[in-house]
Amino acid sequence: MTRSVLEEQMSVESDEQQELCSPAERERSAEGVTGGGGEEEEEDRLHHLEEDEDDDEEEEEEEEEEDGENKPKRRGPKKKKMTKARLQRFKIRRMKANARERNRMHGLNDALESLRKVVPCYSKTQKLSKIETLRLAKNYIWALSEILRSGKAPDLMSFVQALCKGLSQPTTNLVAGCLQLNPRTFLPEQTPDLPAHLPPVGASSYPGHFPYQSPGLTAGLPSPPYGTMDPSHIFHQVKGQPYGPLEPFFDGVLVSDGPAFDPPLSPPLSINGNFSSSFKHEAVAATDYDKSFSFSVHYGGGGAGGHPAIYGSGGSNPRCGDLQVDGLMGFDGHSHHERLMNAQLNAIFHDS
DNA sequence: TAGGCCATCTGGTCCT
DNA sequence: AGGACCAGATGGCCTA
Repeated sequence: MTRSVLEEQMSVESDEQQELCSPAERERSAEGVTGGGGEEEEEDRLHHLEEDEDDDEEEEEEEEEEDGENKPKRRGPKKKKMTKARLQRFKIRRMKANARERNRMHGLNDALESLRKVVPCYSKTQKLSKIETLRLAKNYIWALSEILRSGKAPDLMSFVQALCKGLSQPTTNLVAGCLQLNPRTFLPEQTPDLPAHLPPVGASSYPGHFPYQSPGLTAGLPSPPYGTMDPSHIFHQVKGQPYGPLEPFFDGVLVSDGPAFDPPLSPPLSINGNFSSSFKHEAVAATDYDKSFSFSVHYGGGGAGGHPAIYGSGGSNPRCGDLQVDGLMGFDGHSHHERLMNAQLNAIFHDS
């Protein structure tokens, strides 16, 4: 049987498969719901095919004998003829393989979804793409590693810069929205006329208040009512580290003058109580903005997803100071190891 | 309408 | 032989 014929037959199966992949079905799959009607149907069909399979064994033998005389012999491994039975076995194998592949990809997506939740700027409505999630996670791990390594609190700009390295403009804006920054202040390469870390035109110089400029200026996102913020309250001030000239914390080569921590080769961390405890003093809840972007710089515990929104969500508009972040445990799935690491991080930020 | 993102199918390769 | 993993192809959906 030629490949084209086979493809034609397989396309029937593909069409059936596509029917199983209605948007609703996909939505359920995306939410991790398995065993839906579609998969049951598929299993039924598999059983039917397996039952029919045995009936064709004899027929298969006959068909194999028939040809081979008219056509010139081919070299190489003998390609077995696609008999009815073989075709059915092939179909079954393919369907099983497809089902496995689907499950595998669902598992992969589930893992990616959990990664989204432990990475800054988790939003149910505005999901980061897969590639951006991985990039942000990589940056996040790296940034946290540097914090552990140096034992110093970074300045916000540098932290956000580190987070946004290599991210697309929309994602950068997303992170900016989460951290209530104007992306232009940490995207020096996009404002070549301005030195790095200098606030954009119209913004008061750092430190001090600087008005939030809508990310929409750069990527068309809606303007959240962020108002103004005082960056000096974003992080606890580190002893002996007065604000003023922005000290780039993540400059690539870092001087480690803090407590000696082993370079962490650890899983992503939630830094409960350090950044969040700092943010909670001054972070302004985004109310209307949350209708479309229920962001959460989600360190701390509780909440449906285990991630309380520092900036609130669904219009509840809690000020971060209302959250008892420090006393809360991290994410549901966090290991004892991670809690220890969190404690270490807390110690850094609270002792410094 | 083009481009980005995604889910799925598919065939190949490697491993058990 | 069968499963896991991978990458290419394809088509659908969404948005600028």
